[in-house]
Amino acid sequence: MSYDASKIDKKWQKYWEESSTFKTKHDSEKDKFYCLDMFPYPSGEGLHVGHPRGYVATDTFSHFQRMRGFEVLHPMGWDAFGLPAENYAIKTGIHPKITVEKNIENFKKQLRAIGFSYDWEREINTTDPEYFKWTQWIFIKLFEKGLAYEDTRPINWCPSCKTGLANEEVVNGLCDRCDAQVEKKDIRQWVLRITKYADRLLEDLEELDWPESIKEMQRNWIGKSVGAEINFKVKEINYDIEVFTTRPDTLFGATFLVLAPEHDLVKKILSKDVNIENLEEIKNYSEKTKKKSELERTDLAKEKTGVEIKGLKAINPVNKEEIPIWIADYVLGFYGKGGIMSVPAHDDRDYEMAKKHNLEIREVIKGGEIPYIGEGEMVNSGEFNGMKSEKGKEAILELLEKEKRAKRAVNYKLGDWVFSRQRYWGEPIPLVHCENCKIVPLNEEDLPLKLPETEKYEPTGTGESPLSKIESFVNTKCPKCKKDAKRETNTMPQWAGSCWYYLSFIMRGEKENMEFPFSEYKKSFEKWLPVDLYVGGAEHAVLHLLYARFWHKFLYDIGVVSVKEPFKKLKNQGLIMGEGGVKMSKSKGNVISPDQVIKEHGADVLRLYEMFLGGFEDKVSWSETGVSGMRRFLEKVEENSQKVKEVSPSKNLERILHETIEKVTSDVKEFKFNTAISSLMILNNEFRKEKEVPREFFLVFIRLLAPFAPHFAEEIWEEVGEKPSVLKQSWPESIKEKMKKESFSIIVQINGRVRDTITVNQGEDKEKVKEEVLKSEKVKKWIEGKEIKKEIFVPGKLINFVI
RNA sequence: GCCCGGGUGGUGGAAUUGGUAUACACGCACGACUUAAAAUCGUGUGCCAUAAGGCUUGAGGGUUCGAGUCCCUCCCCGGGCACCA
Repeated sequence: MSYDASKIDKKWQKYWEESSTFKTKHDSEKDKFYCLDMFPYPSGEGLHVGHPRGYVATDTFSHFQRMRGFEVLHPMGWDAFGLPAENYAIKTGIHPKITVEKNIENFKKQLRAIGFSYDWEREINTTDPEYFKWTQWIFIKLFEKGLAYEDTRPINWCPSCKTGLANEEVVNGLCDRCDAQVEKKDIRQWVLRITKYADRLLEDLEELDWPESIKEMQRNWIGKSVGAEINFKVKEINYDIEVFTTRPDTLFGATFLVLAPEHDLVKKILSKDVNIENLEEIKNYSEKTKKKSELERTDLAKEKTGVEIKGLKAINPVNKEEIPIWIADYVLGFYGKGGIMSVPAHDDRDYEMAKKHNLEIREVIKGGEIPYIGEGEMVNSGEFNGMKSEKGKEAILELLEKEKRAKRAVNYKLGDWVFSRQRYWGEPIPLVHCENCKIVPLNEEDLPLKLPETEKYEPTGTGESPLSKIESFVNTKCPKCKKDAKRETNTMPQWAGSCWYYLSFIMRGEKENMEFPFSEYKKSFEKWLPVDLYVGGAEHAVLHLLYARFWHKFLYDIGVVSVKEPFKKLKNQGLIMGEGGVKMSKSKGNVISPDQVIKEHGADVLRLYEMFLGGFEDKVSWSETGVSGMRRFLEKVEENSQKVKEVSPSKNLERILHETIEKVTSDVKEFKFNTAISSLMILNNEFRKEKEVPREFFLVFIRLLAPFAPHFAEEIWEEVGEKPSVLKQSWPESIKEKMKKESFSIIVQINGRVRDTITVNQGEDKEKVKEEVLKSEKVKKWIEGKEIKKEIFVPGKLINFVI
């Protein structure tokens, strides 16, 4: 028996569209459930089977939640700013807008073919001016609140993309997009003060139902360390060196200071007349460091280099010892105070440094082999000897604070977010530079500020955006004083549009065009936020997922939204690899497109197989023969549908039915789609054994199957004489009573090894079971002539004799 | 180096609180149908052994009547972080 999948797919997709089956009722009375996919960048290549994995999961879950009585918001949109369309424009002269439109059309066609239950009426596109007027509006608010500022400083520059990058976009010193070696360059930039939110971004992670690994990555990225800044006087000149440390308790072991080569003191001695014996040497080392790339400098394997500043000594504030001052490139200029107190006995790096340059290593914490990093009892620390190091931290700090030689301090690895790009295809930053009024944001009524039309998209490479070459765009009037002024020409990064898009889907339910102001949407936000379930790839851990949380917290602060976090529960889908576990790639020619699978087997086989492949968060490999197994499953269901009759079911079948309801329900809740499907298969196999399938049971089965194979389920539902849509039916409920077995197989163990199984009735007590068991020939054979020392009886499960 | 995941048949993968390891699916073998093949259906399928039985969840040890599951030591694979003081 076979069925025409493509006919069924089309029929039901048309039906759903025409009867608006999945339109979200904005002001529904039901409890809401917001189920969101990370929206895609519509690339020219289209989808491969890896993309829809997350989408299938959220779609299955959305159906499940609808059937359980929730009003589900399940939207889709396009994150369409970005370099590929722009690079394509540079090559071909075709405007990115055109390319993006074409790609979206293709993506949408592919997604529709899978039959997702998106409410397409709420579709958004980040490059649509009606959308990005809001991105610009939020930027203006950030600017007004002092959270967006202009800055010129050395930032990461990708020479290939010809634009500045955020720290988050640099991976091992390479550009996250194109893998080019990133350089440092001084460019005027717009920077967002994400560091102001560092503590809240860190603390609020606790309340999120996210994978622990993603939370950990964000914690590491924020990199909070609590400690103190300690002040060392320089003996020869009037200068204080401040260092940041998390271990004030080791201060007596600080046998030298190390400064980054770009430290202020180094600049000072190079420019001023201070009596330094080895000025040339210091100058050379400093120069050499500048030439090193970040990658070279942070290479852990390399030896510790450095130069002593001969002629200067620092004074340790706690014991007044005079200690040498070094410069070395293992100390980073941009972190903490750009200098450290070196405690070689209790820090690996300082230990290496001391070994290499014959510096004093003095144990001050007892506890293990030098270098010993842990806590312990303080020694060689004057009045603090014998104190536990945890207590010593406090004690030393208190002493120094009194003398004004130290203050408590917190440091973060997280830096402010470099937010401007020197490229064409992004949201223009809505600011104007005016000679009188300095920097002035556009008025709300002047938004959106659209991108100017041009033929030339090439980045200039000079640190200026291509927009700066377009005079009609650059020259404008100041919104405040109306005099001639110039527009800001940098654009926003890729990540801007995705920082708030989950709000736009709610807004679209309120107003088609998302008109200003935000206050119009407050009630809707209150109803629909937060996103209850958010699904996407793990690669956005410290990019989109961090940036969006930052913007959301800002919007919370200015009263737009009333929940602290945007995404309550997060799930990451695992990668889908090609046959044999190799990565799918064009060059290997092993890319499988969902279109192929749909053409051959239909959308539901694709959906089922993607969910059956393995654990949702695990990396899995595609297999062609595996796909055909799913096809067989559906064909067998179709066969069973032919046997549906009004007959009274057996107790056994009833039990299995209710077990299946129970299993599928709990599995879907836990995102264990693979085992949910396998239990559906088991029930279907039970139906196959029956001459006639009880109609009532079969209908329950189809309802359970519907979220996984919606087209097919609708068709069978109709075929057995029910009215569509099965997806509008309620979710079946299991009844505990019906899951009880009348008789049990009891495992009989001798010394913990299984020797026999016997069948007993429900609720039999130990003595009765034992009596039964001892009748068994197999058991007799093992027990004969032995003494039973102990009996363990687990009701309904097993009996174990120890002999 | 540090922090998370993992390691189960030929393959993808299942196993509530410790209680029949290998569900479900793929593959394979044999049989039926067929002139034949494909498809389909049926049977079998962890390993060793003719059998009785023995062995088996990366390796070794421990706790327990009983361990894939708990504890200790180690190996391997995947991911993340990594001079952040």
